[in-house]
Amino acid sequence: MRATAEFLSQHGIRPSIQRTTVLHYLRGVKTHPTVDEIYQALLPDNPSLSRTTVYNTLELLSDNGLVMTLDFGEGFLRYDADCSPHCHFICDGCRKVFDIMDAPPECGSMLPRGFKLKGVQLKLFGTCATCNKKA
Amino acid sequence: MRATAEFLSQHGIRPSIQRTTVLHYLRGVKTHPTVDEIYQALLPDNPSLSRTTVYNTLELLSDNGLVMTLDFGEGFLRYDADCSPHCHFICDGCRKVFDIMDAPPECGSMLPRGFKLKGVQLKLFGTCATCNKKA
DNA sequence: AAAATATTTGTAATAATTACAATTTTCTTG
DNA sequence: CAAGAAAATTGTAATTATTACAAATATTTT
Repeated sequence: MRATAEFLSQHGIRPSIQRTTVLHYLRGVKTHPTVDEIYQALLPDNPSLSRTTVYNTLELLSDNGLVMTLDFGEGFLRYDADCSPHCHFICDGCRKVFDIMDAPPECGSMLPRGFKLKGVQLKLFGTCATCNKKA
Repeated sequence: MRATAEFLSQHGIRPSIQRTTVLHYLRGVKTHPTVDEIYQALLPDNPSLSRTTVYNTLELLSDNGLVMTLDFGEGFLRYDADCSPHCHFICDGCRKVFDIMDAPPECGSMLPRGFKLKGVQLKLFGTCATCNKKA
């Protein structure tokens, strides 16, 4: 918590309890939770926490590049505290999201003249080992 | 239209007027239209067309691999009749989607043992030449 | 032609997200 | 330290793409 608060300060974000709590939770979890999962997980120890604050905080963190927003077309967003360049695999069966630590490819050369590249997202779709065994 | 109807038949989909119209429109357009854009474009010549039919048709075509569903996290989906392996670039500024005809990379080797890869999506984010000139 | 099946239509429901105003907390400054 | 200003949080209401569903229409089969 202390480390997370300092991290926020270093990035020019006032480390309120709510912001620190949200980011600390996200950093400590290997899944890629949804807004609601984050909210539900924190609620017991933070009964006054508002869902809107979770939304606001995640937007703020995302805008400042401290958090990655992941969209797998599920109808809701997921969040990842690991902002290093890496890819994601989502399983058709169990819907779990796995980190693939390879960096996404360099794509600058694909672009037409005059285009400027800001980000690359490589998403892999398929079935994970566990789900493959079941079938 | 005739060609599109036959194409549907060949893929085991009954070529109703609505389905043929939707796919024919999508094939003739270089943009990557949203459901609503498709619906609005077809409405004048098909006044009885229902938005639900457009949704149903696009889902059917997508499930059968005749159409690609694109999600850029805009809050709505876009569709692409070109199912060949290629990538997409979306401009931060004008929100236009550009086809990048390079094939997405082979990613099988990235996956842990036992995982099965079904699809790869490479999305590029940035600003297009026109928007860069304005700034 | 009648019955069975498939498709389309329109309305109502769903659910994630956003807008916004009021309250509370934190910071600034006299 | 106290008062005022600024920022953050909260809760409710609105928004909006999508889905569910039942009734109506069209198509195919017998």
